[in-house]
Amino acid sequence: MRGERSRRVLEAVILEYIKGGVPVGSRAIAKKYGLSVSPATIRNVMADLEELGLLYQPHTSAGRVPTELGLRVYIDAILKIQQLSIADREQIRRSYRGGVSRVEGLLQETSKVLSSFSKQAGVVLTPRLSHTVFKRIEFVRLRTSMVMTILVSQAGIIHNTVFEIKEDISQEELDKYGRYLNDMLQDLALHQVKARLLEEMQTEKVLFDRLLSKALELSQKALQEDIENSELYIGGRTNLLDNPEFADVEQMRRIFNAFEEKSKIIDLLDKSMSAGGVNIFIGSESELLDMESVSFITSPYASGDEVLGTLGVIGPTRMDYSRIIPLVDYTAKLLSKMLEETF
Amino acid sequence: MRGERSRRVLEAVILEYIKGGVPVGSRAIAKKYGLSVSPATIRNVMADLEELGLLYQPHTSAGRVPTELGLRVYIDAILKIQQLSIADREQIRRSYRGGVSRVEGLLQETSKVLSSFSKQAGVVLTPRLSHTVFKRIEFVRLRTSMVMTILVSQAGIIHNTVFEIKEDISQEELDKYGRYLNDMLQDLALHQVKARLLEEMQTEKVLFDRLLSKALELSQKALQEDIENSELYIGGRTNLLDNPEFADVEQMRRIFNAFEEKSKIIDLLDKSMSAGGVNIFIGSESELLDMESVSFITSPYASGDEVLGTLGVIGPTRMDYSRIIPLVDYTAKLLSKMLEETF
DNA sequence: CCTAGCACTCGACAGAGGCGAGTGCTAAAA
DNA sequence: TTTTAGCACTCGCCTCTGTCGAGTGCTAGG
Repeated sequence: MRGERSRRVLEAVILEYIKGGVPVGSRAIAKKYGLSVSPATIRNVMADLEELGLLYQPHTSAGRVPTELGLRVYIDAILKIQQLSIADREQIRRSYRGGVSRVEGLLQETSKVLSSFSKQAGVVLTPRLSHTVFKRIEFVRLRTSMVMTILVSQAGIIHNTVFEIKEDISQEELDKYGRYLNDMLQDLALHQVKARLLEEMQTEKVLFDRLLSKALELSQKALQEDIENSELYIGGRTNLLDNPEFADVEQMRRIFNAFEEKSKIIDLLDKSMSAGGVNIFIGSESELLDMESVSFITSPYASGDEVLGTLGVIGPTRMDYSRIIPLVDYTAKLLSKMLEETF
Repeated sequence: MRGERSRRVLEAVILEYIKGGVPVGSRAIAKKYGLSVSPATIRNVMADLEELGLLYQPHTSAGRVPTELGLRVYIDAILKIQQLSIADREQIRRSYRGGVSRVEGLLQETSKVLSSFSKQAGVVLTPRLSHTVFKRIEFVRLRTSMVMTILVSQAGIIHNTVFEIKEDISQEELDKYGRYLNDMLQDLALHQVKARLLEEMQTEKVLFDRLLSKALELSQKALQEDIENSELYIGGRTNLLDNPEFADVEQMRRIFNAFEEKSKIIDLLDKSMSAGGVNIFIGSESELLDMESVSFITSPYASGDEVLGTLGVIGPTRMDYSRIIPLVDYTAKLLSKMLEETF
């Protein structure tokens, strides 16, 4: 990619391809973009770009299509990421009106916002419980020998587990356990809680106090459950059906399977959680999913200074990066702010 | 439908159509089904059935396809519903091994079981909170003026709401409210709780007791939230992609939109909740969705004697009713039993 | 180094023809 | 009266063919 012109041509091909979804030819570019050169010249440039692996020709007499590498170069070197327009921001904020009274609802709503503004699928990974800070634990006796544990984190995430215990325990006693544990575990990160419990169980004092040992045992049980797992909210799956490249049913099935399976997407989002800021995976870059032609744009969100989860947009490689990148960025920040203010 | 033979022919057409998905001709039936008559005779019978509106001919020289009415007659008058085989039951029960420690998980798992055994989409409507019996209420102070309410029903359903209050309240005080309300509301159905709260608020005693009035006010707030709403778990969406009749993308989009929207399906399931036993909606019978060629098979599930929700299978009208009806029936009963035993 | 011109390639589309499954009708057999 | 065999007919599906047009690469001239 020697010069300015090459860059202009690459950009033009990509923009045109994003708009239309079909291979773009030299004439279209010569006409629509202010490059005052003839199609033939464009063709030469295109041939160069193809040699560099940035463009690709589906068949001899078709126009050019950007390769993954081409898109990567475009995003890294050419695209100037703008801010979201004031109007857009306002409209996004307005989507949240009407109150969100539960974290789950807020996150789910966010996946919808992402999808409706991107016209693609929006995803939000819920916080892992283990990454949050302990707020409260509560035991409820459901029936003989059946106890429900409710765990609340500082960020307002709530998690419950039901299990059977050997001998029945009255609600009053359970309440006592709760009070004891709530004192002890206050303000600990959840992954520290486990260690703390074990530690505490070693104390001599506990060995002689049935109350304490029982309480510790119960909370252990509650914690070995899936506090490591995240949920995944997906909004706007059907938007993907509008993309012509998925007219092919096989592609569609692949991606919907991934939505159903979830674990692969969760892994991907999880991975990009630690890397701050907006992340972009183009096509096979995501590795996890054997899906060409699907891109991810993700960004972590946080509350205070603890990173909670990741959100993002899933769409065809051919999506409007210039709009969606700032969208994801802004939404992540907005969500972080809301979580911080409310919970 | 005069005689036994007509019935046999109708059955044969439907079975064959369910198997293959393509219009079935007279010869195929004469051969495969033990009707010892010639194709010509079958043709006459088929013509009669067509006149009755039970069969339908896509075009002049094609085989016959059952109409909705035909399927309805088949299901009501011809199909003998058998029990699920012991092996199948055993396998279904085995799907639940590995413990289910939350109602949500149990219901979600059930939607997967339904889908994987039917090779169609499985749905489970979660209990409406308002239909369940009060078990416990708990207030957690998240931060200044922010309170989370956790509501637990006897069936183990759990619901939380976060809201802002005018003046800050300490956790100790919130705990007091909780204890007071837990005593007062024990064993009331949730839809009665609201009434009871209002009633209580009229009491003179309350007017002079700030504690009580505050507690009542808070719980009011928690209850005006969406306790009327149900969630919907959908499993195995992608199974539907394997049905040849949905190769047409437009159909697919419709149904996936309904999955995304959910409310229409929820309404339908809600409606069939009160009608006990297995319900079947064939094609346009469901009215709610403008979807020809989609059938629902549903059954309510319960815990003890309170009906909690509905589960079912969604598939093409051309699905294997003889297998799926008992599947839905059995699954509903099994789920009911598990809910009853555990929660 | 750029551009005009030209021959060439290849997918998309439309029309023609053959195939085969399935029908309805009629007349003969049971 | 009911069933069956036979036959002509219909119609969707597939394949083949030819045309069209977009787009290319190459070459020669500005």
